[in-house]
Amino acid sequence: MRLTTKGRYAVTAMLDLALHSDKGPVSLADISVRQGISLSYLEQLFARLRQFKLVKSVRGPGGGYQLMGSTADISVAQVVDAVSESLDATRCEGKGNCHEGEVCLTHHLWENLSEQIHRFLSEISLADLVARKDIRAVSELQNLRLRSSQSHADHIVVSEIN
Amino acid sequence: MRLTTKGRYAVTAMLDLALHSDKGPVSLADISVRQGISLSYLEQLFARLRQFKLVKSVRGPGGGYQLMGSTADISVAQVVDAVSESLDATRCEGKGNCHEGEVCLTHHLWENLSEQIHRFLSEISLADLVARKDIRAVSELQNLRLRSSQSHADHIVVSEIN
DNA sequence: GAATACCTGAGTAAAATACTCGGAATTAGG
DNA sequence: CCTAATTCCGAGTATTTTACTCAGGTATTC
Repeated sequence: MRLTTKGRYAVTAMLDLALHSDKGPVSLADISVRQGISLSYLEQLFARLRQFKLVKSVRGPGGGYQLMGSTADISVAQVVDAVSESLDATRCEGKGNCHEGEVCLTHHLWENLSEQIHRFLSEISLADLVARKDIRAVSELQNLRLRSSQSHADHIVVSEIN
Repeated sequence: MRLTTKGRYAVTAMLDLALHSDKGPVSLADISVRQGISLSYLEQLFARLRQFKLVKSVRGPGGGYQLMGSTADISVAQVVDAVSESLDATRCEGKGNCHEGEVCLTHHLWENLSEQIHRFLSEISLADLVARKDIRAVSELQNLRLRSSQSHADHIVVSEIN
């Protein structure tokens, strides 16, 4: 299991999705604005998330993405795994021939460690995250900003954030 | 906390060091042969490990590296931290201004997660790893290979790698 | 049929990874 | 003192990953 910024981007996006899942599909454009992640990058991430059946898509106007299943059923580990290109985790593709045909010293070790970290992240669901106060608070601010930037687009000039 | 292959290289090297610490300093050249990691790369890793006071060096012939303190006092977390360029962990350098002056959605979340994974890896010492049967077994094989490649080097001109 | 979205693939700049190379400083052993 | 073994140091470099841009295509709603 690899833990990099890419996984965090994915978790952030999925969390945003979870926070706005009440009013139908959420477009990547919205997530892009709220979370400051480029649209194309989101498209790449969601391609993986869709392949892993963590989200489903609705095309056309008013479309976007929805979570497959409830927030309680999707774990941080699943999200990270989906985008993390998985299995050079131990560099020997499970065959144990990492070092000139032999198992490298830390092969079992890292397998073991990965497994435990994985288990840890498996026990944290999107529902757990959504329930957190700190996250709800930040989310509220972000909703304000999205709405104001949208009304911008509709002509009425607003600048309520300064 | 970032978990990549770089950290695994460092842990592997430190574990090798721990396994051979009984007979004086261990040279990077030996570790390089046993673990299949390039010498120069090891030098870079050990520069960090030395800065973090996890190892001390002995120069000159017969020199090498030794662990600072006992294997029980050095944790996997310390080793990973030493080489992991630490703190863009949350991308906002602790200030919480990751996203246009605001705290990003997963800021606290990731801080929290990092902390817990860190705690987990802190509780695994090199002594724990050295005690593992699987690791001792692999280590024995590696010792054999090093010895045979050394006796080769004394004299008989070698081309066994083709 | 036009606008809104997803979808796809190719390309790309910047960073991180995993090295190479060349040399300097230190020190043990002859 | 000389030589070899070693750590140290800095620069350079190839490959991969990350994070993104661009240019279109496809499905769907209004």
